[in-house]
Amino acid sequence: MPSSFAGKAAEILDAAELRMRRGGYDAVSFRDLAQDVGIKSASVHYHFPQKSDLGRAVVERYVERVMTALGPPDNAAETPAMRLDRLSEVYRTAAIQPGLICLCCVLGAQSLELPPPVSAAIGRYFERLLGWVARALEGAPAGAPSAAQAVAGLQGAMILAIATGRRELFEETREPLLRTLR
Amino acid sequence: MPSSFAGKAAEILDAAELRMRRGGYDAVSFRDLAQDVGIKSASVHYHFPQKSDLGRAVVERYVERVMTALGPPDNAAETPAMRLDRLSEVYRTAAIQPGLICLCCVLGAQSLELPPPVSAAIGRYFERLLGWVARALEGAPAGAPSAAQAVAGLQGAMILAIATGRRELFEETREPLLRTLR
DNA sequence: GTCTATAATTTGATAGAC
DNA sequence: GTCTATCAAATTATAGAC
Repeated sequence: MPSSFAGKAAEILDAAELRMRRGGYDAVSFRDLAQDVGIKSASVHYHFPQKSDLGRAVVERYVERVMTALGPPDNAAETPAMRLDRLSEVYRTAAIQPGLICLCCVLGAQSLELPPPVSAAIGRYFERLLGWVARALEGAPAGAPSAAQAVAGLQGAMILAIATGRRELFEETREPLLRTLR
Repeated sequence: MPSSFAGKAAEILDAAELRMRRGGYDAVSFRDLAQDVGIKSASVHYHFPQKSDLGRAVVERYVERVMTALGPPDNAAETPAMRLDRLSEVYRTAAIQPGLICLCCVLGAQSLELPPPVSAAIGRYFERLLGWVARALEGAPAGAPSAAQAVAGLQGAMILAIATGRRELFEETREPLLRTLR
């Protein structure tokens, strides 16, 4: 297992992810996290010595969760439309919960000033996601979106929905994207 | 004039915008700004008493600049394709400069934890932008993207480009978006 | 408008006891 | 693993002199 956390460490990651997905990297402090999970801030440092260790762990765990939810991109029993539908579903559950956005959307936007270990993890996430979508779209009809187009559309849709407070905007973007595949 | 700043105030806004467009709202401190423009941090507070005043002013000035660059959405001498091209051009100049992303993309992503005056300004920006694009696309062919789709695609494309360090990804998203209009 | 001085709080991080 | 205690630095913000 590449990165499996349990017990308090996992609780800390949960709390950190929640806060980061609302306000970005700087919205997380050791003190807040400590209070969230019922220990002292020094104990949080025991699990994650540096903040960048924490940030990287949050991202990597998130990536694994998303990739697991996506499943294989080349299941012969599925059409490209079905695969892209699953992708948008993953993002919908991230965006539709009032007050939550995709972790890598927030962190990706501010990745220029993130500690290198964290921004590198974000970069790997997007490359992996683009790879999955590219495979998922193999054999798609002519008018189909590119992998970059599909990912960008969904990421941007989340920002729109969050920033305007209008969740319908996510649907308004997601739906036409899927329609081009049918 | 709704919001015109000159002299040191404008310099402060320049410096703040640059920093925010790299790392978000928390990447800006009064001290750094003071050093950027060659005064002391207390003097920055003279121009912008609270940080939220500064944040809001940065956003509102940015919005005016973008809307001016976009021009009228209903110039009869233009086709929808030409208008959307101008929109994407505005974003390209924001994304292509190495290490700069659209201000409202970064702030929009973290708007859930922004001071209300700032997040409200961000919300107004997107509503205004969506309005512009909706008008710009009036009379567009059947396969054309919706306003939300166009804006989301460009916002997401910037995140992809920044987070992966691969600027081509912006082009790979922008190009097919425009092609649907020809 | 800009300065010095300073306050109050928060933050990431460490040392060492239990 | 968790605690107490503590640190140095940074942050937003204010008071008052020039």
